[in-house]
Amino acid sequence: MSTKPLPQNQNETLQLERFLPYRLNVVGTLASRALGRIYSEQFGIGIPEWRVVAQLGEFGKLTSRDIGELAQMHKTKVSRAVSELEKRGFVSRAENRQDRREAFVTLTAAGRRVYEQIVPLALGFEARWVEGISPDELKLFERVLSILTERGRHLAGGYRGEDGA
Amino acid sequence: MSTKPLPQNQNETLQLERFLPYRLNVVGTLASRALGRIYSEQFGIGIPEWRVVAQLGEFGKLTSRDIGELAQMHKTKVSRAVSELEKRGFVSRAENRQDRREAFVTLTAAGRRVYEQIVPLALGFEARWVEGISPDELKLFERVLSILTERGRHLAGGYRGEDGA
DNA sequence: GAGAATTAGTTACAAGCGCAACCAATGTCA
DNA sequence: TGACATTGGTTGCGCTTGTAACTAATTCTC
Repeated sequence: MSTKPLPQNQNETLQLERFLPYRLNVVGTLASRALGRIYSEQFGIGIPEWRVVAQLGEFGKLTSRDIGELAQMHKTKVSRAVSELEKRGFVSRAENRQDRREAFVTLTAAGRRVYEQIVPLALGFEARWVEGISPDELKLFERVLSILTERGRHLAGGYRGEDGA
Repeated sequence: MSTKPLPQNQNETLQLERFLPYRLNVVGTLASRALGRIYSEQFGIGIPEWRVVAQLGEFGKLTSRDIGELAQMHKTKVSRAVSELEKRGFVSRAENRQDRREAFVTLTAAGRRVYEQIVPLALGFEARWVEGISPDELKLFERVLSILTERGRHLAGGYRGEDGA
């Protein structure tokens, strides 16, 4: 947007612990770590695999491309996660007859069982995490978070793929 | 307000794009990526190196242990970042005569020059990022962020490198 | 003072990551 | 139709990361 009169940060000092990008990165890493531990301990899967399962649980049938878009994952990460899940019998692929480049991925029965076990864990974790924060505050927080995410996507320029929770 | 009746997630479904850990991780990664690009393009250093420089610029003289604690970095990451910075002539180490296990790290003149160039860039980036968000909202956002970070540190439980416990 | 335990910091190693290159199928357009 | 561009997806490669093991110095305990 504006490239000229930058909002003039009052003083020219920087304290890392108050620097927003830093703080967001720290909290994001914490989230990812805590959840990752749960998933791997209880189900032997990692965050990328969880994200794939979550999207399939929510949407039912998706191509890898869709998964990447929805879950903000790089296509190579999706590819590897799907392969891993397939190896473990949690998803299966079916070639799309209309476009044989892509394949639909779906949860198997075992995969759905995992999904149904993870969801309450994940929701419980989230609930415990925000416990004590008032709904209003939380709502505002999430609104600002959306803005920052959108703006960040813009500032960071084009690419896909995160690491994460 | 409500501290006992857990926010009761209405239904037992989970939408990843509304799942807080996921969202925090995505935004944190975006931040990191965008900034990392700036640092690497303009100064040829990465995020870990930047964090070290930032702490030294702020505090002047620190051991690697301190840096790790302050900047939330694993000690191996600190070790490698400091080595890299030393190799490039941005920091120097001086053994502590009182305790010869540790060494004090400081910015060299060149390092300080880099620091003084980066700070305004970083602050400008941050300012552009939060542009348009009202100070009140931002303040609340940061307050909640602090709570989440603290809680996250707790939930994620024992991992970080240093002293802790 | 002699171990044993602890701490600062480095290094070997394996896992995870994104980029780039690639393959195969589809779309475009003359 | 036929050449070229685009798209879904996989794989090779180098880089970064955290875990664990290690060295060296210091502290603790008897």
